[in-house]
Amino acid sequence: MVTNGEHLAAKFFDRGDVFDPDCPTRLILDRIGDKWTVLALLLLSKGPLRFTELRDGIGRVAPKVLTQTLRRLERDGLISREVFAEVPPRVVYTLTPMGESLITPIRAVSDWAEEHVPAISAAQNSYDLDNA
Amino acid sequence: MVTNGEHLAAKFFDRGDVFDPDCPTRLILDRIGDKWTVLALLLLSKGPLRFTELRDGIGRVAPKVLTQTLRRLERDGLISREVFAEVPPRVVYTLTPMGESLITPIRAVSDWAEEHVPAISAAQNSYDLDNA
DNA sequence: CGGGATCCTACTCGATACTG
DNA sequence: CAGTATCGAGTAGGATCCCG
Repeated sequence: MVTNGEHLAAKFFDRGDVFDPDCPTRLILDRIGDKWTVLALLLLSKGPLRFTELRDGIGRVAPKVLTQTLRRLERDGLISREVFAEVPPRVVYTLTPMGESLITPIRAVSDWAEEHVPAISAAQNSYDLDNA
Repeated sequence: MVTNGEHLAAKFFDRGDVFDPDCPTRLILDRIGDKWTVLALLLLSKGPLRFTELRDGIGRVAPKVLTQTLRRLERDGLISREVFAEVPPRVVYTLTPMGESLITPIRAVSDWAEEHVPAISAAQNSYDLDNA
């Protein structure tokens, strides 16, 4: 990953630096920026869900996109995917312990967002009026 | 962890409408998902900064993109933009009270991210090996 | 110094059809 | 049911140049 620079040691043994352009922390922030990732995690915070249950809970999502989202989360170790060899097939997604530990921070953000929707809308209207 | 998937969506709707496809909360989550928004906010949490200071602090970011980010934040009422009629010109960006109230939640997320970078990298490597 | 204007690439997301 | 395959569109982000 990091190939040069004096901060190499710090990067390796410290927690990392969000402001370093090469810091992998950016990758996590990018995940959260995904359109459905946060929603999927919040849905799963209440318990394991099947593919269709996630799709219905999220709303309008192309199956391809939902699969991409879930695969990424699985690769990151945030959720686990369990396949049951039945007919019809059944696949259950579950938060891993690490995934569960993410719930509190992202819920804090989404709670903030819901709380401040009116204030932000007002600010936007005001801004648009001043720049009409 | 209790599993009761039937009325999952209903429970979530009780505490908000994040899962409503048309909910404006999505807009805030999308903003946070922007590539530089969180970084800019965290930088500004230490005090007012000029355009160039933000650019240098963030790293490699095209001025056009940084301007877009800052304009959006200003429109949302999260930061304020103050222009000084001097030569050379000076523009200072400052967090508004509402912007400051966002710092705690997003710092919680970024702290989580920095903490779990090693675990996530390990999970990714393991996943990639199993699917080689 | 702090952008605005312009052009371009990449990637995400979406819709639809099909399958083990 | 739980995806995969394919095609296509919209847009955030990037590179570069220029101006008050």
